[in-house]
Amino acid sequence: MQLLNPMVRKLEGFTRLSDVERTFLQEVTGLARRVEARTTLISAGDEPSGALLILEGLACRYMQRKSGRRQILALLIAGDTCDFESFRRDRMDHSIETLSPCRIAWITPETNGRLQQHPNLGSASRTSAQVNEATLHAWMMNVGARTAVERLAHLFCELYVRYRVVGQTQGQSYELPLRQTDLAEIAGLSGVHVNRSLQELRHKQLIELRNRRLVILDWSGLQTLAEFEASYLHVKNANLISIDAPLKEVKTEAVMPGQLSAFAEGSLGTVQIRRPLRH
Amino acid sequence: MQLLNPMVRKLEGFTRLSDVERTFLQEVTGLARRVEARTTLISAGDEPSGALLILEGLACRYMQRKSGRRQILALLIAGDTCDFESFRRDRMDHSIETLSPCRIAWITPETNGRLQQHPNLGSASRTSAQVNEATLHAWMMNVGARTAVERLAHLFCELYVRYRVVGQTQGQSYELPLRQTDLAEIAGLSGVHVNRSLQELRHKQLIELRNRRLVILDWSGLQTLAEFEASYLHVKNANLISIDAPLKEVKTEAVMPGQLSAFAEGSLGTVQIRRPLRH
DNA sequence: CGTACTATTGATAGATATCAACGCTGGTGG
DNA sequence: CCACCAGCGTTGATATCTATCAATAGTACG
Repeated sequence: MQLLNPMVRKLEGFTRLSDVERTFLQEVTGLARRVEARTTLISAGDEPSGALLILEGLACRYMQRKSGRRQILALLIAGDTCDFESFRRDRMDHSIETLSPCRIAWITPETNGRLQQHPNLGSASRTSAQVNEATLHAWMMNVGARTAVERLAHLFCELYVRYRVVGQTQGQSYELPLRQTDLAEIAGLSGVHVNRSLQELRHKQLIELRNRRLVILDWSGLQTLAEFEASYLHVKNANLISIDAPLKEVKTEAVMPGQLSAFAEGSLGTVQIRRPLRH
Repeated sequence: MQLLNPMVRKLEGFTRLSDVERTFLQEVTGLARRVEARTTLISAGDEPSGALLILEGLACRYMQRKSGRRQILALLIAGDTCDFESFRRDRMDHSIETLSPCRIAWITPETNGRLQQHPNLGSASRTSAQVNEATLHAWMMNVGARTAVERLAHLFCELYVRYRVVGQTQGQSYELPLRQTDLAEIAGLSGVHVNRSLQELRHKQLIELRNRRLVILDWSGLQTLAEFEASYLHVKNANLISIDAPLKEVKTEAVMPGQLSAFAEGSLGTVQIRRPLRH
């Protein structure tokens, strides 16, 4: 079997799931298909007939102007779903596209109906929708009220937490298969300016970014610069603590790709459930 | 009795309602209270214990940085609700404040539960949530991918359609109780720049704006400039047609405050239901 | 008639976009 | 194995947009 379904990890970050529910999610996962990078999954104007679940890779929602300029509205990472709640929407107002090679499960309305009947799954998926909205708020704040450097810093913080939840961080680093152009479309900037802003972040010893891998050199510095507050991501305290702790201890020490911190989640290829702690 | 409940008008823009449902909404409205401008209704960090419904006036959701700089995330006009779906959110990530004097109904979780049981009301309120999300997308597009002038133009188009749905337009004008500073916080701009951008819109003969009243002089010009597509607001075709038609006929002719177009909805103080047309 | 906002204006600084060139890297085919 | 190519990253020069600061003008209201 493959890596534990990231959706299980994500939803368990919101609520405790029963074995039945966990199994149900695993089943849904079975019907996955591979899609290459830069593939349009859903176009604006389509009538969405179901939902999709990202199992691996990175995708995005975006809108585009007539000029071709596009704005990325959200990033979808492993464990993220979209359009669970939007079967009633007659036309998509935005499009969805893969940014890296992905593995994706299509979820039919019926499957979704069954999912909603499992009490914890229903609850968790609604929480997930809340988090999506809060994330949009954070992005709006980013684009509307932060400088270029701050926007990137905030994005990197957010992604670190999100990847961590689904076990896709290695120490203080994670794989980030985005071009600078993509970052520009996320942050509402030009590609050139993203390049220069990245240099500033590197110069400040906050991050490293090369070969599609982002290393956070100074988590608290990055957080402070971005005024990042993880609470909107709804990660439970137990998990948040495990995020902060190791980072404070090895604050300025770079962690190489593949190296695992003492608190590391299961490495790729290992099946390991992080049991949510309840007080 | 007062003006027909704007929420009835709004939801009837999404779905046909039964008499029982309409009456139910009217009842909910009964418990309204007046709030003066610039009053905080909910602060970031609160545990929201219910929802609120705007019956009159203008309010907003916003987030604020430590520096004090704030970003308005959404405008709430008559008929808009907030937090219907978010009882499970443990902490508000943003705040809500009135921008003008308002009349507001507080809706308890129980009332909301009863509301959701009416089939059309439940459906319509979910559609409403969809529209909120789509509106956030449009705003994100605004702030991330449009120039200052375009942002304002798009905002004015959106508000025209939204106000029209709840019968708060007079001809091609509507009351807009926002300061230029507020517009700045919506558009992610400085107040001074908003001032200059407004002048440009006026100079282009697209709008008039004085004494808190916005007049659209050239609807199609404004729409074109902003690349505004009303579809995300989910207003039914029947209603959209009635919006476009009169505007094309009197395209460049200013309509004075108080003057009603031939297609005008009920004026203030009159109870009038616009029956949704079904084909 | 002050007073307190709010809008407007001009001057200037800062942030970001655009354009064009160059460099690096990884793949591919001869 | 090397030369070429394509895509991306980087750099410098310049233009444009937007913010900031400070002063003035309206406007509403007591």
